[in-house]
Amino acid sequence: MEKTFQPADIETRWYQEWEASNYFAPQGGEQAYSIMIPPPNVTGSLHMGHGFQEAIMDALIRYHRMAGYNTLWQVGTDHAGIATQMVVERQLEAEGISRHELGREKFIEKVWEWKEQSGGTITRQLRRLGSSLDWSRERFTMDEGLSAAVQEVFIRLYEQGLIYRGKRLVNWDPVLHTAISDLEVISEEEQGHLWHFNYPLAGGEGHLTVATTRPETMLGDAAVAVHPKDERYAHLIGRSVELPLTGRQIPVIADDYVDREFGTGCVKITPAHDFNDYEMGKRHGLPLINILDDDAAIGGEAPAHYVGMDRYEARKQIVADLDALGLLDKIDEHTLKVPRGDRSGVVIEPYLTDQWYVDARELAKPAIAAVENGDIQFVPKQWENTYFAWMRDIQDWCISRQLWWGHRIPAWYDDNGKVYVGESEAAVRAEHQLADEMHLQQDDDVLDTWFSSALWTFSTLGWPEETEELKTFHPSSVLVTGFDIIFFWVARMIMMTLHFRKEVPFHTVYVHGLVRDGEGQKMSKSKGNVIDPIDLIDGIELEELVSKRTAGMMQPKLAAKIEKATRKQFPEGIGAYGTDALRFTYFSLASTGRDIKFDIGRIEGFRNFCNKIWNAARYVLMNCEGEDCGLDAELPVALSLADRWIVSKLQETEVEVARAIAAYRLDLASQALYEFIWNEYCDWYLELSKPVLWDEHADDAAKRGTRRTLIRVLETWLRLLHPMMPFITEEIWQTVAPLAGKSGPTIMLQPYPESDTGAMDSAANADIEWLKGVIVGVRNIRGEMNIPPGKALTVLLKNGNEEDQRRLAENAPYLRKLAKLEDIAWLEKTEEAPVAATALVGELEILVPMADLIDKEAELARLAREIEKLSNDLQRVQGKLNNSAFVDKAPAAVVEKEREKLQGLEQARQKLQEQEQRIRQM
RNA sequence: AGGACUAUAGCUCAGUUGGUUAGAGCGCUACCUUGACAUGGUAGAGGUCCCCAGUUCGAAUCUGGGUAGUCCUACCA
Repeated sequence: MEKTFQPADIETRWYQEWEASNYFAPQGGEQAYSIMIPPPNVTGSLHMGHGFQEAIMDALIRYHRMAGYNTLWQVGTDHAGIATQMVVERQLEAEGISRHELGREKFIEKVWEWKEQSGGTITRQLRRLGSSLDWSRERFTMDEGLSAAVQEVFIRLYEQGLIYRGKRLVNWDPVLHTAISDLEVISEEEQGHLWHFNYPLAGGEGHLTVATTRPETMLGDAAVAVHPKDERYAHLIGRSVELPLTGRQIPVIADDYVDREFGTGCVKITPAHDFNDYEMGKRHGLPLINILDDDAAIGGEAPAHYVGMDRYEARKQIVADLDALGLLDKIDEHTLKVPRGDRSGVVIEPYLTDQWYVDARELAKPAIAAVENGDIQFVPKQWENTYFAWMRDIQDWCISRQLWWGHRIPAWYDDNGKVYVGESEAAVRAEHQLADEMHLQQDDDVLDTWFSSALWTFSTLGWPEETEELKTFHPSSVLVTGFDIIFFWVARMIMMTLHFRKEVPFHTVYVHGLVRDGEGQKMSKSKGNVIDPIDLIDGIELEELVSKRTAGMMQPKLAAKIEKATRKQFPEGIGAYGTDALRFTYFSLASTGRDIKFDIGRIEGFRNFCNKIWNAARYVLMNCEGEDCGLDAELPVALSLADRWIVSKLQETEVEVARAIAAYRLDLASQALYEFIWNEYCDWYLELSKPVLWDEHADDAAKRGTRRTLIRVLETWLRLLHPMMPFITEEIWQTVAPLAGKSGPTIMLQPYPESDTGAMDSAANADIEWLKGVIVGVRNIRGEMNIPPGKALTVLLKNGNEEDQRRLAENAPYLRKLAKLEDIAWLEKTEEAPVAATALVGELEILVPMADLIDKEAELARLAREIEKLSNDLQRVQGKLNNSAFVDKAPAAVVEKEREKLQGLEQARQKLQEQEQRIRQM
């Protein structure tokens, strides 16, 4: 074995082996366990957040696979309509071609080409992370099967009246030329202005002053509204104003939506270009006057003079024109929320268009009930509130997108605009008995990507066919996801699945935190703080990292800033830590928090942990390979105290890990493993094995027992650790397993260790704690007295009870070795104790005679520190016990515990004080 | 505006149903290349558990209020 752990070649070698051997496929088993991967964008790449999520799913999957479940981790990607179309459109633009020149069919071909070419990135990354996905069942939302499911769902919902088409205000992206859902609009505060305009009253006397943040919309005003109880304007209600620049007259109406305090208390109402105004327009029967075109330039019913102007150009012009007419009252600075498309970043326009909608309210009812009655549980439970809040106030879902890339809506129109929905034009004709010569035109639009991913849990398993897979693996066991898509995806999956399957899509939703950078900033390309998980695995040079982060940056200023920050944060680039270390880092961070700050220091620590594991195995193998490891059941085996103790500790760890995983606390599971492996197995057990293995006089049964324990315990915790660190455990297990009498082609299909309460041994635990106490006591004196570690000491024991005597008798060789002692002996009751440094283990006093090695002043100082500590504790405990309320009301056991504590502390202090006296007299 | 979450060592975080000497990793200090490992070992320093009140014999933990930060939802033209 190499002296240090070298992950690089081990990882790819094992992954290929596993995949080629089809170990990731379901292996049978009584109970099914399945997870559907949240499908990443097929043309995207994995970022740290994905890495985190995949690691969690893989740990759960590997754990359950080993635990004997029939396990499926369904893999696949989604087509990400807008994002993918944008990328391909941009590429074409670079060649000077627009998609319209190319035409729909050719364009879609281009997208498929791009998918073929770039789609491998994400699956390659998934493999590098060690994800044990069943690649044989890989799905894509645009596959034939999944497309059929989408069509089926659309048609059935339409027939059930749960999908309808309507002319509504939608969020219109004027650059992408498509409607987007509420969730795809990000509103943020921006600096703007509040313009005050005077609208003259019809009839010529006076005016009203309205305030607006969007002057250009005045061209589409249909009314001016005031509050019904606003005395300032009460007399104007029912009259009309002259709408400047348009030659139209519009009424003054009363509506209690109006806030009297804001602006002038008069609001211009533009029903075709504002969601609130639209509602008010409906209440008052106002006309919808559209004044924009698809590019958000002035168009529609706007005065010809302005038609064709960009909306912001028009804004300037209109303000200038109103000013020229003397109708501009004033302009105030104003902060307002500006809605922008999350993909394009441009300001979204409320815009009147024909769209398809899902009646979400109807579908939401059973979806709410499923969480209320516990059929679906969120972990942490907190998130159920978020889910309810949104679901109980859900809006109809606009599912049509004016894109080319996606599932085309299965609807046809005749020349009169009558709509027919069906699986094909032929089917529609047949069903409605339409004449052949009748012209039908398919709807141009495609469906929102989330419409297809809402079907993900069952469409991937073959629905609408009733497949074996559906029967076996649906509902899935758990959905692992971030809280940012509870609305986008989780809620919609629950609605669709309940509606079509009459069962939940998953029993549990495990909501994890979002990975952020070291400063707590969200990782994003434009901030230039993204880390590719692969770069943490393989490492990356600073220069490459800089160019990777600044590639494709449009703004040189931003690129320079990112470069500077990167050079500062990673002056040496990023080291190669390997997949296992990265995964373990993820697990250690997977607590219940919402933000996960990724600190590079953590991964380094876990890389070291990998190395520790590697070297522990190296030690075990060096001492066991070619030796008698107790495989022959005929030969006598003697187990030492240490052997019994480590086996007992192992059981405890198994319990802890199982409990933590059941509660989705992978941070606690990883910590339990880390502690056991490093602090118990390596720090103590390996050291305790040395006195036995290296003792030429030790008998064979003892050596056999120790070797057998060394190898068995190692083999067991390798399996215990495997779901978290798949590669290093497999690599080591291959060599270790035969020595432990185990065989099998891979660790990943071995049974997961289960604790055996019979192997728990509290007596061994207590003895080892005693042993540790004595050793630590001596080491403490050594450390604080600056006695060289190489110097062997003579130690005397005083005041021990029978238990102490037994323990010493049984464990003297351990003590000699681990505390580096020349000799250890009891001080007879009658014997005068030499002047010595002292440590206490219960009542037992450990004396390290000072002779010439110990500095008097240093020991006095050390004792003074110890005594002070004890005194502080004594004071606290005494205070408690002097409080009659405590003694009377606290449970007897608690009081008794405090009494014992007090006694122990007093005794200890007294002994140290005596010791102090003696040394002072030297 | 409403709601949620967070606040514990220099940093990143655990702390289960109130009873601990409040823990871990990283970092820091001192010593040590001893035959698994310097990606290591041994020892050590380091905390007003955000603040204020309350409940309780007892609060990091429960309740109320405040402060700071993060986020979500809705939105005033």
